[in-house]
Amino acid sequence: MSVPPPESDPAPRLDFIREIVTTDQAAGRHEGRVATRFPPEPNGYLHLGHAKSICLNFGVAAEFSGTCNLRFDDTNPVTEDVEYVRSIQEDVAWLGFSWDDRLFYASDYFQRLYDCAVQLIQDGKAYVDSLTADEIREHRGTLKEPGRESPYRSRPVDENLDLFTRMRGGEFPDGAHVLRAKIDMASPNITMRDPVLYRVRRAHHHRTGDDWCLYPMYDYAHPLSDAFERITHSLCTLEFEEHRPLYDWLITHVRELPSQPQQIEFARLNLSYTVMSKRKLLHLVNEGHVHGWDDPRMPTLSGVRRRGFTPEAIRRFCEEIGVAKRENLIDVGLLEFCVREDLNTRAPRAMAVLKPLKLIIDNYPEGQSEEFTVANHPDRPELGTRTVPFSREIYIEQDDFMKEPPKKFFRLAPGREVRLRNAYFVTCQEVIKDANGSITALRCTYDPATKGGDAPDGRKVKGTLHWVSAAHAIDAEVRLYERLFTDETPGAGESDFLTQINPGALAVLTGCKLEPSLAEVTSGARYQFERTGYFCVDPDTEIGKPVFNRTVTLKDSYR
RNA sequence: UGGGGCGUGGCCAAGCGGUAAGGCGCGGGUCUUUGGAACCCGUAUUCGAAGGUUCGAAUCCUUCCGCCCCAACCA
Repeated sequence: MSVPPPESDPAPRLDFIREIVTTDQAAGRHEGRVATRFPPEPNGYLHLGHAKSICLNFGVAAEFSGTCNLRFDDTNPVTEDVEYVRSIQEDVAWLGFSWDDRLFYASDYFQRLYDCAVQLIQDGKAYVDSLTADEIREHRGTLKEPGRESPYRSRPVDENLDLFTRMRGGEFPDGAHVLRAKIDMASPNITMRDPVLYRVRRAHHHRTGDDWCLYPMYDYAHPLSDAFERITHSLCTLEFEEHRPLYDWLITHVRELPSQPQQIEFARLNLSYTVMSKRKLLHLVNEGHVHGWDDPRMPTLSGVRRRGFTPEAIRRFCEEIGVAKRENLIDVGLLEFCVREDLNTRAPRAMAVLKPLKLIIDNYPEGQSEEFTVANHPDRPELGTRTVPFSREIYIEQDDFMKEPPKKFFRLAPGREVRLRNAYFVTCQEVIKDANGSITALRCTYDPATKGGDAPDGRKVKGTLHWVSAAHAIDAEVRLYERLFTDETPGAGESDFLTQINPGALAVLTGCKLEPSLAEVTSGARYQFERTGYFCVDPDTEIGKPVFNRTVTLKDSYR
């Protein structure tokens, strides 16, 4: 096959995976096809780390007009569950990727995999070992010393066949025998020291029920499943790098495979202040440290979805972080940037006061009110307008007032004039305190000439506050999800990672005041509360009293 | 080194012998009815280190240093 002529456009910059795929395609390998797969084990919910893999696998396929399969690597029934296969499909679809009709399960191939194993036995390339797990480990040697061959290694083919058949037939208890590949017990690569291919496991499988008591290992099932599905490029994470020789060994020693897939490794995603280990996330769920896999503090896709992250933002994030082989620790700030950037273009703006402070406008007639028509988005008129009522008593944010303002604090202070967004200029005349000396309200005056927010005489104010009419405001609850973990190193404290949990990670603010337009909100809708951040209506919200989850904060330079 | 992988600014990441892309962050500025957004500038004489080859090296060679992974009948 000849190499096609150079493209008219200069070749784009390619990351190493794209370069491999491009080279393969140019060389006509795999008939020019590109087929990838995303192969999660259904033993937990998908998290942001999976998002990287999903975007990569589906992304490479799309880029090269290929296909990407969704395959459940369900070879270990004891850890797997249908709840997980359900949630995984939901999350992949939510992220925006489609596997069309290419939904597969490793368990679909159990019979076929079994037949391949029989063939390996017949070819003298696999044998039944009757050592115990401890003995096998002991025979495997150490990192620096070679292993020793099992006494059962030279078992005759017929005996292996007979034993393997009976293993399948359920004649032996768990652990009595395993099937091993006959490779090299002295290999410096421990994976190649006669890896276990099959183990007897009397466990109920979520799909095959009790049909099998013999289950294949990942190392065996994965390359063959790839080959069965005619995968061309099998993208996986770095820790499988030393498994590649075994992958290739199986691909070449199992006969009549429909394709010769190639395994390519990349570095997994590490996020600062974020624990991504499924084992640990499961622990958080099981021990009740969070309310479930979709708790908004969780780095799971269902968690960040509930928190208000968009699939577009996550995909953008996966683009930004790139794909390489070096160990990395991505700053969560980059993720938040992607979320902010996406939400900024689409989130309607609304005024809300999280920690209310009453402001009384003395020269505004008692009992009077008026309505302002304001834009839902500063740059996108197509998002429409809404009406916001204004009256004599309003709420502003406690943080928007300081009795003794430091330099560079431009919001309200005694004697200072600021703008109430879309309404009037007001000037603070008096601070009202209770017996304890804490501020309970502010008395102000407004300038009727500044209606709409502009002064006819051209005078400027440095601060613009958001506000809510006290008489019209609706009450809401806002949940502020802070950093769940306190250590920025994701793997830190294997045993004591629970000590890294920030006990104050969830703050619930009640008595928040919202403008009336937010009385009826759609579950999952996202808003930008001006000057505060982006918020998402929690799915369990009740109409009339919405519950918002904070998505990300705005970049606010004044602290 | 038993073996495998990786080292480019605070965090990612291009680069593949011709004289350090880009993004985040950070600093400064313009504009502004969100201190938001938008827009504009700035931010590695140097690519883990030291030698060497070359007119020329992040890119090639040698040595050294550092980090990650592997001894589940997990994936």
